[in-house]
Amino acid sequence: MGKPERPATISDVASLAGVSVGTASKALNGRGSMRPDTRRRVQEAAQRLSFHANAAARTLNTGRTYTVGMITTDSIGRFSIPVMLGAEDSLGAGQMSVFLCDGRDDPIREQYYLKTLLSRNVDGIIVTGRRTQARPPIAAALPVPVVYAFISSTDPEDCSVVPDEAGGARKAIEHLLATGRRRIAHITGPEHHHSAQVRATGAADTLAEAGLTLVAPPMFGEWSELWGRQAAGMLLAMGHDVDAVFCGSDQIARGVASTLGVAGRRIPEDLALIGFDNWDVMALACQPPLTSLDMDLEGLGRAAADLLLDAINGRPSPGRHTRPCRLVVRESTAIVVSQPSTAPGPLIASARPE
Amino acid sequence: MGKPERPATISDVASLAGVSVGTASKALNGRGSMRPDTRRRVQEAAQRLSFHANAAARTLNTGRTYTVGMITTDSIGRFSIPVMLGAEDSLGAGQMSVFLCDGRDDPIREQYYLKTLLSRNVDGIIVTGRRTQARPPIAAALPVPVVYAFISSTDPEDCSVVPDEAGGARKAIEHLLATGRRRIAHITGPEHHHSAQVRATGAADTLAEAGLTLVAPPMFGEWSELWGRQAAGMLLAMGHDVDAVFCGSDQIARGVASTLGVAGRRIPEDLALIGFDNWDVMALACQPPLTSLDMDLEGLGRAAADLLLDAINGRPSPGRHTRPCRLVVRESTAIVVSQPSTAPGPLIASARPE
DNA sequence: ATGAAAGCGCTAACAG
DNA sequence: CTGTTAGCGCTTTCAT
Repeated sequence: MGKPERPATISDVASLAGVSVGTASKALNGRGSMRPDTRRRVQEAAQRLSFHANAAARTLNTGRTYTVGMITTDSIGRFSIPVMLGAEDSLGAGQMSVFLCDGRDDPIREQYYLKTLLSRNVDGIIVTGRRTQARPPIAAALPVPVVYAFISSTDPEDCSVVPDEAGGARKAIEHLLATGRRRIAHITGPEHHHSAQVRATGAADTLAEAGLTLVAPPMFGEWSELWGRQAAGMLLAMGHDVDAVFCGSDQIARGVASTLGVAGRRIPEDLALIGFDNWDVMALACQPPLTSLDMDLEGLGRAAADLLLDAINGRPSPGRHTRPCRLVVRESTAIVVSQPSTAPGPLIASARPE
Repeated sequence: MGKPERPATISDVASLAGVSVGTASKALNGRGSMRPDTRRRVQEAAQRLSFHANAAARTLNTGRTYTVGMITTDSIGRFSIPVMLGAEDSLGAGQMSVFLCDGRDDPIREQYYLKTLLSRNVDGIIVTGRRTQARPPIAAALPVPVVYAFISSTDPEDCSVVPDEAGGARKAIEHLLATGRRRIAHITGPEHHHSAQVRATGAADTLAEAGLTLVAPPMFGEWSELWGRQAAGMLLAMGHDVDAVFCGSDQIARGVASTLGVAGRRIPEDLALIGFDNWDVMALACQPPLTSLDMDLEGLGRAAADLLLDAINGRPSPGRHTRPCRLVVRESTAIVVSQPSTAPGPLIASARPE
């Protein structure tokens, strides 16, 4: 437990270099002009003493802390985590440290965190959450910029960065159409869930533009494999002549795949299957591996962080910023090149990542 | 963007209350003695101005920041996240804010974060990671206390909090034995992986104490469903008369379940199946729902945070602290009460959580 | 019981 | 080009 000695201060550096603290400060911050030799001497002294400016002291007179707060609306979930990591990465590169605040769906807790962050003089705040549903602004007016990531603010003037889920659904349908499917079903999450709505609407609109409709109304349920299994069973029971199922999530798609497998329907030969979220552990373990839409959450987090940095530096970008989803093609929607039946395995026309 | 006016300082409060800043400070921090009326007046004034002490200023002369850093060794993963959330929760309750630092398996990056945290004068540091394997200390000597959570330090004097994985494996085997299984196989992750080793050893030791052995040597592979499927296929092919499979992870167990299902082996009637990690999304979606071992990662994070707070307050607890795993029983190891064959569904003797 | 004053470590004016 | 000086907002002696 050998506690190292008290950290060096700037005046230690100054005296070691034989200059005044003012000079030392300028030397270290590259400000003002001075004899190159002097600057070098100061820097060497700092090096020797492994001097690191005391952040509190610096903050006290610049007002800047080089910290930002990251608050989750609801708990931290599978979606918010990549967003946060992306943001942390981008901010870290910009020399900023990130305070982690888990709101846990509790508005009181959220406001407490907000107060804490403000008294710590964060330079900015990122608000995120595990759902894309818009939420009321975290506060009416704040002395620092705020960016909403993944989740958005109900105030259209607030800066939000969100995935284009409707566009993702569009890509899913276009991909199915392009690979020759026409009789498409949609199985998704709860009807009141924003993502379920947006994705279903996107799918329906895209089909309509092609002069088609879903073979049945969207099947709303839960975001679970169990629901996927049940819904697939219902779909089979309804006797529709389906050649593709677009699912609102990878978990649902896995459930669908397992029911279809048990029922003897082959994927992708008999039916194409496509999920949403590109959750690797689900999409890759699915049999066969699942085509899905990736919202690029980490990129989204990075983008949010970059917008926040810009705002902190006086270049705000108010409004809603949308980012495209990316189609990741795997076997479940592959175009089967040849034989109808017991080929040694489907011949695949498209590849998988990673 | 109506920036609110400059935040109130303690001298605003003091003058509104008609006292000096010194008095105001003492009043607000409950220090020294003073007329109750005076204290009340100051507090009201602070309230009115919604005064929040400037953290930087306070830090500058107390030296304490009421912040801690949380560094991940490797990237942030499925295991480190609950640990971090638990820690954040406990620290937040203790008025401490948490800096999030994602080391991403890069020692340079890790040391950079360490430097940053120290120059921010954090009161303490939590080191975590996604594997339980011990790692070298993050630094030889540090001016603040460090607690390792989930991961541990190779220096036995360092304070680490880790799950008792061997004990978890023991519980798994004891549960299987208690429910009448005797011919047990073990399928797990990579041989060089610490968790795989410890769990396999724990299982073997427990069996040995009962005068039994595994039906075959532990099958080491990957932490994936695919491996679970393959290994189960191999196990069937070997023709062993197995009545239970203990898997090193829930993912592996799911893979095993699916191969067994395809092969017509019923779970739990013909074979009991048990996983590890109690990853809800896997364990619950498994058919049937999977008995598993829960490492209580959030509790572990909380415990680590509490130990860190104690250390910060001068009561360190050096050494390795172990926390038990909890057996979560679901259908995959249920005792089948009755009929051998096509019952309407297994009658279950034990329950599931949540 | 209260007020005055001296810093905490640093930056940024301003002099020289 | 360099040194001196005045704070940033707060806590903490030390007088009164």
